[in-house]
Amino acid sequence: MDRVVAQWAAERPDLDVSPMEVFGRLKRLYRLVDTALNRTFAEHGLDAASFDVLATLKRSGPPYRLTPTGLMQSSMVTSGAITQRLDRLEARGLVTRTRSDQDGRSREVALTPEGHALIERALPDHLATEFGLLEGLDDARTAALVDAMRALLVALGDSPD
Amino acid sequence: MDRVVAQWAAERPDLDVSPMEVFGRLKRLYRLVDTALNRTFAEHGLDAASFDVLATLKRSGPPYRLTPTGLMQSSMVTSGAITQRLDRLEARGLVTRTRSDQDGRSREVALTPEGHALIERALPDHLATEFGLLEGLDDARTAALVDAMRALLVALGDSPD
DNA sequence: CCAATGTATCTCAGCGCTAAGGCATTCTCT
DNA sequence: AGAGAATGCCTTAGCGCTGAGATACATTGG
Repeated sequence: MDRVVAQWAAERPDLDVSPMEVFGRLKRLYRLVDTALNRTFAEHGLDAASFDVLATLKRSGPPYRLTPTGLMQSSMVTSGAITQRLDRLEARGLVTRTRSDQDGRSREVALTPEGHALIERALPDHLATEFGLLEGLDDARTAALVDAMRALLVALGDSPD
Repeated sequence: MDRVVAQWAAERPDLDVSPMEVFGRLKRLYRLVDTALNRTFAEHGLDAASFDVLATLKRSGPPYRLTPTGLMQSSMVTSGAITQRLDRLEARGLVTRTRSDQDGRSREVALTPEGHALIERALPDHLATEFGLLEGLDDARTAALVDAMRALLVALGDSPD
């Protein structure tokens, strides 16, 4: 990315491209991390989308049930994407979908024992991968990274999950 | 994300989920930023993929020519993705593809005058959008964010572009 | 000089997502 | 109570990307 900024300075010295220092790195980092995490997911027969749903249900605590809308907000994807994720997970017997008693429009998505077992197996490996990715970053920089990202998320209005 | 960590602390107090402080925010930030940037691209009849190619050619400087392999490395996508991006851009008359004189396997991708004009129009708007996204982040945190991301990218072996 | 290997690009099936729209159910307001 | 708006989820066409493999050309070693 330093090279990219230098290239712009040569080609368009009139423009201030300093924001690219942030967003270029954000994109590269996201892609590298995404690739690394997907490898671990694949070892468990999962991908990021499926892991995301199972982990969200798991961390919601007993009785491990959420609505598709709740999952949608947590995942930042469209409702259609959630429908399809749930189709796949339901077909594999990892979650169930039942009609809500309180609201006939709503559904309740629940972890099956198989889904529970799978996320319990995958989660420690996933965390190990994440720790591994952070290995080269000292504690001060890690804390600064979290602090800055939190501030930026708040500034962008990411307060509601 | 603070809530996510709190949920894990309640459900699995034995696990250290602190890396999620980093990677959860990275993902949310990436998604928010991606959505915002795409809006600006769309105003110019572009998307992130097309803008990426045009901008990479532009900042490479005269004669604004690169090989598909060069574009591939810069964009972190597969060769198939580059082929398809170039198909689309070529069909719109924004780039040309010619056989390389030095190497018959290779192609030279060049900006057309139309491609040049389009990226010149879109770039200032894109930068304005990026500046807008950073508005709520003070300079110290912005610098810390860049510093930490650079360090992490280096640690993950992102030195070659 | 040729065979084997390596490199650059393209092809294509499959995948997950978005955007737009549809259906059923619930809420709101008179 | 009933009409209209809002909500929750699903459907589907289309899109861009990946991964595996094909093709064409270049390089290397004997």
